[in-house]
Amino acid sequence: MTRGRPRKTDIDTVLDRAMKLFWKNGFEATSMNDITAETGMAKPGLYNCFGNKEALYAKALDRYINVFGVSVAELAASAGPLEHALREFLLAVARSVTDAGTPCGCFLTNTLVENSDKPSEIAALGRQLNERRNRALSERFHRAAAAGELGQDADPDALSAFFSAQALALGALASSGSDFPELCRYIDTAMTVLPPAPMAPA
Amino acid sequence: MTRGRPRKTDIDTVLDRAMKLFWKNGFEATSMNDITAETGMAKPGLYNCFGNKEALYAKALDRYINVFGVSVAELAASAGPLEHALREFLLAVARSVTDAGTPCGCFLTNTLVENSDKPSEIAALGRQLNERRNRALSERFHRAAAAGELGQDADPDALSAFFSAQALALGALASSGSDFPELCRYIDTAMTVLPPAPMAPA
DNA sequence: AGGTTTAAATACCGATTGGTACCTTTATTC
DNA sequence: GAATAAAGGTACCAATCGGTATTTAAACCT
Repeated sequence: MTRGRPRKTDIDTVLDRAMKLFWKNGFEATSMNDITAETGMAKPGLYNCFGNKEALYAKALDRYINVFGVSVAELAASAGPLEHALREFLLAVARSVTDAGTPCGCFLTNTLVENSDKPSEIAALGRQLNERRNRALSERFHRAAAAGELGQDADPDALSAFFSAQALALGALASSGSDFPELCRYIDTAMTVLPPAPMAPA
Repeated sequence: MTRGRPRKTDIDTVLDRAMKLFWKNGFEATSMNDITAETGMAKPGLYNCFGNKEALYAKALDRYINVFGVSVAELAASAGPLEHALREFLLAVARSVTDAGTPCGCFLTNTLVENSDKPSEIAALGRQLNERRNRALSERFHRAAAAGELGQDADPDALSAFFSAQALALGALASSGSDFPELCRYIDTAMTVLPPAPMAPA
């Protein structure tokens, strides 16, 4: 089947290692030579596989969201009570941003911050992925509201925007040095924003 | 008084312009040539005035906090009701991170995120400045608790940590593209974490 | 075995990086 | 006016940057 010389390293493995470098050091502070040293794939191979540095970063970010990131689709589709699903989601983010096996912080948050004022395609991709999360949470909150799980006066849009932003907050907090227990306490406090589910109608 | 040739540009003016470049583009993506072009001070002058690139960044960050940043000392010393002071503080941060005259986002948040995994002195300075804010808010919340402004079951440490983190959250949100009205709605939601002040004892 | 296809590896490109040596210019002080 | 002090400006340094041309090595197909 596969013609030609076989790859020395699986392409997703290369991508994972490059991802961790970008995640840890950012786009500008990571050189293609660094990536070569970390992955074992020489520069011509990198350019042949991924295009250029920007395209490699974009593919790493996409893989981060779809493979390593906390599944936002899972949250959107969750069936149980909103409070439980939401807490599990935030705890999963907290676990991810303080995981000892990966760089601290959130790769998406890092991307948004590093590229906030630049018109790069990377910035556009970051915004798009962030917006996807916003929509997923919004859908989930509207579903909860329709099911009467929120109080009458609760605003699903405001609540979903707040909790979506908590993912960014957790990333920034981890980058500032907070450890997992601190993030758990933070989540406990943030969860008080959610109004208590009303009793079943009498 | 001052011997020698007078400066072409005031040293604080140079620092302000360098600060905005670092704020907008980060440490790595800002070159000393960029700073020369923006400030009019040639490289030998920059190195003579500020040391090296890291030292220049550190001085720019320090100036950001003490001159441009929202006064955290003011919040700590504020006399009125906690809720009002807190809301004004967060609104001031929201205004700063979306101000059209300066780069979007928060320079301190950017610094923490860019240097999170590096053992640089810049990272240490960022942590220290962030910790200073944490302490200021903690003092203010403990004062409010002692004054009976919070409920009996309220946890001043958890609350102050949460609201201090909102400054990071606002910076990250602005970097993700949120505008001032969005941040105001976000603040409205976050403020619901604060328990209502109890009535005067009966 | 020979040709074809694909990846690895080396070596290189011009441009830019942080940083500096050196000289000139503009001021004050004697 | 001469000496001195400090800043401006040019030109330069080795190292590294993103990116590429070219050759060599390793597999499959006929």
